[in-house]
Amino acid sequence: MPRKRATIREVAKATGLSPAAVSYALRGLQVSEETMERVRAAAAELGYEADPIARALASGRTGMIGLLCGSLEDLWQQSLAVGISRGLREKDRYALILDAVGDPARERALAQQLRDQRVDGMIVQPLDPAAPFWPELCESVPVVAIGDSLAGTAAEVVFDNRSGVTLALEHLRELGHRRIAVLTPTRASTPDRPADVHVTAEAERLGLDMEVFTAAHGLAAATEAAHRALRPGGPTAVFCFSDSIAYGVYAAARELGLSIPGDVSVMGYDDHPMSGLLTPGLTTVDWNIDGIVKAAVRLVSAAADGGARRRRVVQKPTLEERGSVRDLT
Amino acid sequence: MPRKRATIREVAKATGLSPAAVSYALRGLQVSEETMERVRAAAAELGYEADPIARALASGRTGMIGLLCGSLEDLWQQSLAVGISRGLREKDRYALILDAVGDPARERALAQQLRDQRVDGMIVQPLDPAAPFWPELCESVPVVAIGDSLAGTAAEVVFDNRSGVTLALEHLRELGHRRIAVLTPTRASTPDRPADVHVTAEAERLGLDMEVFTAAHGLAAATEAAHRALRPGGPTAVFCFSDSIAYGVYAAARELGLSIPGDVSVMGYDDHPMSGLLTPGLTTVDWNIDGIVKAAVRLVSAAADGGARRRRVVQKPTLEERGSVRDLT
DNA sequence: CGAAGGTGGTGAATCGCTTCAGTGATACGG
DNA sequence: CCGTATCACTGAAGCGATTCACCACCTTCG
Repeated sequence: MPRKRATIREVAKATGLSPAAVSYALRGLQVSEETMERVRAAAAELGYEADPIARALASGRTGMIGLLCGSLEDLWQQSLAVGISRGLREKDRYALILDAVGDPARERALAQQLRDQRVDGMIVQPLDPAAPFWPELCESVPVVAIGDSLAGTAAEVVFDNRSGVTLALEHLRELGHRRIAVLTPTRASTPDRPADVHVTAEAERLGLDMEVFTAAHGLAAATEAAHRALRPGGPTAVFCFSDSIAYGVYAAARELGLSIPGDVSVMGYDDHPMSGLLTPGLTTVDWNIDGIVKAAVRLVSAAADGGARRRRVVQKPTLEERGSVRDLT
Repeated sequence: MPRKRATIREVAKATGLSPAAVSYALRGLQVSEETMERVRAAAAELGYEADPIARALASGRTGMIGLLCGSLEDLWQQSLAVGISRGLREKDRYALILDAVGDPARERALAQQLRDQRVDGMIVQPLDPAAPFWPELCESVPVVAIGDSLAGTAAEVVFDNRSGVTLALEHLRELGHRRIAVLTPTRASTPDRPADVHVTAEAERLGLDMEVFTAAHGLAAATEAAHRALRPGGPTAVFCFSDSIAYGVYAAARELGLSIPGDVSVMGYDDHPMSGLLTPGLTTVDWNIDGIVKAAVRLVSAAADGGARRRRVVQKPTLEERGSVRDLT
């Protein structure tokens, strides 16, 4: 028979103690070794499991961390979510994963819903890091931002996009590419996103002829954007701001009968496991997902436990050369 | 200034009503149009948001649905999780996603933790459908099983594996393959899993010479299993019980310098978006993930709302032919 | 020997909402 | 015109923990 859920009061009755004593005992506080043993035994006997809901109401902490992703269509973000979810479980927390589906408006709504859900903290991969609601949100709940700095006092795991872009563009340039297309996800219409700033700055510095295309959320949209970029007489190389977008370029190239890297070179950004399995393997910028996961989990746990709320970890990229970039020299 | 969280009592005070009336009004119950309007206005004015924790404690319903995945390393299961999470959000529920990481023991622990977390229902992709804890669990919370039937009274979205296997093996046979390897994920050591039963039965019926290999959790393990299967003089075709395992075969083939489908044919099972992007595209059995997501969300919502707990939806497969199977005839 | 201090507990309030049993009205059928 | 529904709303009792303010008792020390 499914053992009925026991309350703390029943355990108290069984041991002859007060509920308060039991509560303390179960958390190893304030009581003698002996009673702790007795309480534990009784709890086990009765099949007692603390009710997280009641606990949350009384203590004000739910044990949940919100994870707000920009677009879970993106495989790399999926990996990130899986990793973070696991990492949090190891800290005895649960992840509440939400997906903004590439839409800044929804990002705003979901962030608020997450807060209303009383998460102890949240990890965010912001679509629109400059949106005006962030500061207020960061005020009311500990936030860790991944990827971009937030307009608000949040902890951060930022990517050194400057280095990443430099790594990618210098590689392309060294192999003789001069006319390149950049495919970036549509974000909020802030024209001054760091990544874009860096890419234009670097392109200028390196004397590259560059055109920027934006790709909406999802593989189909990336493929469509790639079609726009790959018109005849177009660039010799495409630099994509995520591996998932690069997959769209592979798809488009296949549809157009173009060979990679024969007709067009492709460069990614992220390094997802699938990138190594494509033909040719996708040359990409590796952001060390494990490091990001660990940092984010560490920062958010610390902040949720009342620790430092303003920390900053900078992630360095490395180049993962595979074969999707042709040597034109 | 970050508006302080208002309680229902404050709204009551502001409107001159009782907390109970406010509670009813906010849920559109039992009150006159006019007071509802007044309450809504006051609530908006005060920035009131219901506290889900208190609500859960009082009502016994958390609005959360647990999602227990067998192995989130599997890309198809990732897609499934993303889809279900979105689907549930549309029904104003949250998904609590957990990953058994391919380990039946952990599956058991997580299932229990999920129940203790007071989810209103759970969706499970069981690693070990015959495990003895399921019946009890199904008793204490509505469960929807995806993929396999459970040892317990759960609702189900089952795959017609018989048809799936037939589709795959007949295709291989028609193209002249006789010696095939089967790569299946390690599950609980029940030797009589439907899929395996079907595959041996079908192989026998079709006169195929078959050898079964098991692949543990993750791409690396799949690659390793593929190495075992692809020894010289081995099979002409490999049938993988998930696309993610097939990716391992692609990886192994590359390492061994074998061409697909020149030296060995590969057949998948799931149909993940990436399968179309590989070279050659992976021929696979498509299970219509959208249909599964919709069915699972529908079933679990219904069950969580107190509706029918025993429903059964059978999913039919289709063959997605792409080019990873060579015609030997 | 009495005050101070540390253990190991108790009782009651509290968290914010839901829900059940009423309670005055007003409407209605006979 | 009375009895009975129906409607709109109130009061109070939970839900199952946590936590704060005490308290009794035993040491310990000046």
